[in-house]
Amino acid sequence: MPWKDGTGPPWLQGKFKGCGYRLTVPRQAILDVLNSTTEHLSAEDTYLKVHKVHPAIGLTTVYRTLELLVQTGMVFKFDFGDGRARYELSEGPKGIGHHHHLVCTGCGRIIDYTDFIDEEVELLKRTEKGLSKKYNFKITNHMIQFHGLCEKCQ
Amino acid sequence: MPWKDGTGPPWLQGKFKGCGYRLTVPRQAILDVLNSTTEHLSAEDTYLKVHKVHPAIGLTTVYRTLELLVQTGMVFKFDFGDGRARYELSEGPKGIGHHHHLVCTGCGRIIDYTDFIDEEVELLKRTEKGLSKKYNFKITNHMIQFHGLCEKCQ
DNA sequence: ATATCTGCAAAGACTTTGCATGAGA
DNA sequence: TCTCATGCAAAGTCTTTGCAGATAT
Repeated sequence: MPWKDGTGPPWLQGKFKGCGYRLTVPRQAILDVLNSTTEHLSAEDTYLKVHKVHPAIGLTTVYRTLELLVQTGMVFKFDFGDGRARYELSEGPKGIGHHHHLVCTGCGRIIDYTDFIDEEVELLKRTEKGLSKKYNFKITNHMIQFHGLCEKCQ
Repeated sequence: MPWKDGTGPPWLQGKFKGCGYRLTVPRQAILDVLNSTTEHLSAEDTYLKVHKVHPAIGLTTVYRTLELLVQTGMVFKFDFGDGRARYELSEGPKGIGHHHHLVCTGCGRIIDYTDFIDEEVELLKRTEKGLSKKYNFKITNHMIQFHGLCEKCQ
């Protein structure tokens, strides 16, 4: 969703205003929270953190803003199987990040791993190209998760 | 969950009785439905199909049975981002299958792809081994999804 | 016989929507 | 000014739970 009217260049850098969206206090606060954590926050987690600084901001606004961020590609939405969605900024200071996860089915702990990423990314690129062609899909994203038991839960 | 008391060998072949679970009509009906489709059924989808043959079977039982099948490893549970869980038999006639998906974010269509699987599986095995060691995780499963727009939705 | 399983209804958890008020450009 | 954004409350979805009756072994 580059522009809210459906036209224009893709939105890549979190420039709310460049896409015609208003940069409000709640939206900045939510971005700040996402930008200052390495956790995978749920909507409520985000709300609680925002709430500490801006008690007037409501959970509804958090949901709406997160959804907006997802639609614009600034944030990735994940589901780790615990019934609530998790959100993570799609890019760090170094540009678009990869979001490969190790999920503990015992305690729900989530580890972002970056090992082996290079090899994975290379293969994914090839696979993506092949799949795009074969199924005529325009692929925008991928997700890799490994599920298992962490040290404590084994 | 090999045995309901937590001991014994892993449950691999759908042998309900071998694990101490009762093989009832609803459970057989649900397995039949899962076994006769290539779709990714939600709990309600499953319920509707079961309901055609056995109108007395309730949605609650479908949820409970699917959860049981997931716990025993007979069925994989997926989330494709549309707010409802999807279920797929973990193994076909040829043994454990791989479940890599192409998800259309426009219409929700899901494609199981098997192209490039060999290369992917090989890389996944290596990655899995590396991650297991580094993070001391006992990895039991993996999930790969590509998200994008299908032919119609572009 | 008896521990499991089932169906219904109700409750629970997460998320979305309606609407009047408030705020950014 | 005039849309767009917000907050509250209510509603919507999917899923789980409590409990009495039914069933498999």
